[in-house]
Amino acid sequence: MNITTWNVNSVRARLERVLAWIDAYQPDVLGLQELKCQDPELPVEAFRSRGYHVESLGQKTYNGVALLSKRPMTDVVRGFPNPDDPQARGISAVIDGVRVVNLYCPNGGDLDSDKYPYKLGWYDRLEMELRQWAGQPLVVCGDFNIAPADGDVWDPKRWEGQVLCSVPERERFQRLLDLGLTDSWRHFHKEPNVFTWWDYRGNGYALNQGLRIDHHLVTKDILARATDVTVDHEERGRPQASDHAPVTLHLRDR
DNA sequence: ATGGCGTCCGAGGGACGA
Repeated sequence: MNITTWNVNSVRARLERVLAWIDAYQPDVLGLQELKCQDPELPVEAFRSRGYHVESLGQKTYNGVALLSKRPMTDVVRGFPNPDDPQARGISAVIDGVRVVNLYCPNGGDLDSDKYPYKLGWYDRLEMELRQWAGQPLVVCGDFNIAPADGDVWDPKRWEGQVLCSVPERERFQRLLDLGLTDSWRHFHKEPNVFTWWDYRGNGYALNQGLRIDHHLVTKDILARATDVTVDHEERGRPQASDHAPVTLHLRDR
């Protein structure tokens, strides 16, 4: 079972690219973030005709997440980790015995904005809510909006203390690992400077000025089934690309 | 560098992203 996470930065603006990528790579599970549309505007038929079940939590203009799965989804949770949050940032389902959580974690704005404490509080709630599933096969994937370490940042000095790299954010990320989860990409790859996001501005992709902020955190039983995690950085270089690349966790069947 | 680029909303520029 292959599980891909991809912040598409508007599913409607990106639909041609998303469908082409699905047709080429056939992920078993695809977690999408930043849909930027409400559920009725989601192009579900295009996904269903390709063999996917679709569960979504849409929102107008901002945020919005969806899970696409070739296998049936059960125990769907919409609105995670804060069920009352007006911002649509989390959806989860059980797929073939694996609890899959798909997240669009808050950006955090600037450190002195009210978006920053919102992000930290959101992570505190996430940690609390994930505890209920940490003892069973669990994959937490998505756009975390945190670069866990300096090796995940193209210019650590320039980014030091900035949002996505600040110490309180990295502490929140570590607390998720402390639940018994593993940063699966880092488990397989020790090299620095592999990124999943590159700024549209300043020719960021061509200069490989990026951050690794899209992750799969997994429990030990999932890690034992994992064979690799891959970043399709070429997708980022295609015309009308999202600023995030798709990232895929590859699992053996049980 | 309160910028660069891209998307949305809605009809002009502001909000937001990371």
